[in-house]
Amino acid sequence: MFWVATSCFAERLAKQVPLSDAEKRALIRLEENPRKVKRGGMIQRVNDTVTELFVLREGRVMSFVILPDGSRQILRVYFPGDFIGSASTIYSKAPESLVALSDVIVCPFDKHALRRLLEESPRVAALLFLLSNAERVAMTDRLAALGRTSAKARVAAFLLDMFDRLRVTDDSIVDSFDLKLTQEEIGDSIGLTSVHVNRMIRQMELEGLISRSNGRITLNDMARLEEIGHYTNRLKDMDLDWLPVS
Amino acid sequence: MFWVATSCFAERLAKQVPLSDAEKRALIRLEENPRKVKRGGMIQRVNDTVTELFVLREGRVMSFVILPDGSRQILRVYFPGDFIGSASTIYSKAPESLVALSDVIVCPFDKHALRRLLEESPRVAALLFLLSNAERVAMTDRLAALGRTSAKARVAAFLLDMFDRLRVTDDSIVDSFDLKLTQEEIGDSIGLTSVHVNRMIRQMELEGLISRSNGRITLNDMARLEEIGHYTNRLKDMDLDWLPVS
DNA sequence: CGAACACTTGATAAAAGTCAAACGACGTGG
DNA sequence: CCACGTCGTTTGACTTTTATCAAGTGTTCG
Repeated sequence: MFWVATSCFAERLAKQVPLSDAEKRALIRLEENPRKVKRGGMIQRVNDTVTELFVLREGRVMSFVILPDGSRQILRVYFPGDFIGSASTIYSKAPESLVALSDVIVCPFDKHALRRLLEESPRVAALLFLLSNAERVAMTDRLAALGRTSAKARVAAFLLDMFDRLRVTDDSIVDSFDLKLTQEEIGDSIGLTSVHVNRMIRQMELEGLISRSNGRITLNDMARLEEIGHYTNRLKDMDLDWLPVS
Repeated sequence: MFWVATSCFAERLAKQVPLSDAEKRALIRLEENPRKVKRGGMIQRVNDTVTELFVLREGRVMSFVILPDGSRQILRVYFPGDFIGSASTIYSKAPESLVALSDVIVCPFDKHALRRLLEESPRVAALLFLLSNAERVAMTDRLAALGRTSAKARVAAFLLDMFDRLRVTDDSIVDSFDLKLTQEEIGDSIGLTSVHVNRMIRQMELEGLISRSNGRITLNDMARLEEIGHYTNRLKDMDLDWLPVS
């Protein structure tokens, strides 16, 4: 059977900046070994020796750490097209765990394959560098949220962030989406208890800011949610024009 | 007068991985235009159009954001040899402000200079990519601290982090260092008020964990501080052996 | 059908914030 | 050279926010 090779990651990058065929081929090679992981399955365990990175092709993955007292901090929720586990480029022991939030397809590749990619395609190297800077900015937004905003603001910002990120790869999303996270997981993402997350969500529902039906969230008043959450969508107005031309 | 060109940044990188002369020369070019900024001076203002990045050669710089209610979140404190403002590689408007915490020397360079560097020296590009992943991991540590640890733990982790990072470039440091931050600035870094930071510091001083004399902090019991702060030094055990050889 | 799991709500406790006042160091201008 | 103002630190009293504990309500899935 004939099968057209695709790269989830290349598609994602191509939304930001045009890619040459050679670059696309290089990116496709990163996704040569798709692997299915069941919901709840561990993709990477903290402190394990790792030499692999991943492209997430389908489903959702979270990265997190567990502190000595047993509490969990979710560091990031990943969506299709995301580049995961780049910490293994500098650390031979994983600083964080990766678990599938749904049934997923991940494409692992060795960091030596990444090395080859960086050598062969400087422009892709630059893109990866930029992408990791974008991740850094997303992280600083969350840092500011955890350090300086109220529980309600964090929930609002969290919902908007999920929404905007999902919309990058799913054009069908208008004002509602499946969260596919428990309230406990939301809490572990934004530094709250599940109980308090619930109170905030209920309150926002009563105020008509959002509505819910079996796990699906509808954002009824985005302007106000953005105000409450001090949210700015970083996915708009990225500027990659200065990149080397291919 | 003859002057030997140096690169603070190259020196820093060379501690991780050997650099070729060509690579060193390329890095030196980034620092061709040193600029002095007085303590308190603004290097970059949030939302301003930016096309420059910086290498910090001397002194200390902080990046931060101000939220609509006026509260400030300090995102990162930078030390000599650090690479600053990389967000401008993707955003034409600065997502964060940069202010000198002491009299500093920064070396601005245009992102087009960075582009040339990436094109000419794939190995340096790879190094930058790795470095930004290291920053990302540092950020996740702080995220976990803000989200899931107590005020005391955050202060302990903050002090240890400063200590370990300063020691990278200053071999003379044994167990004490100049913080050069007000308690308000510490609070704005770790999501606490200055009042509460003070209480935690006073408490740790009474317990003999740390001592102070005119702005200089001495860490008396690092093992216990690490335990309290759930701290791991990420600067040890980085592994860059897999990088392309030059 | 029932066990497990997520959600919801109430009562109470703990952690950190706010407000206010006082102290000390430091630098500047009269 | 000293007086004064500014800034950072320290401490106390009180408030607010969020966590904790506990119990009850669906819902789903074997």
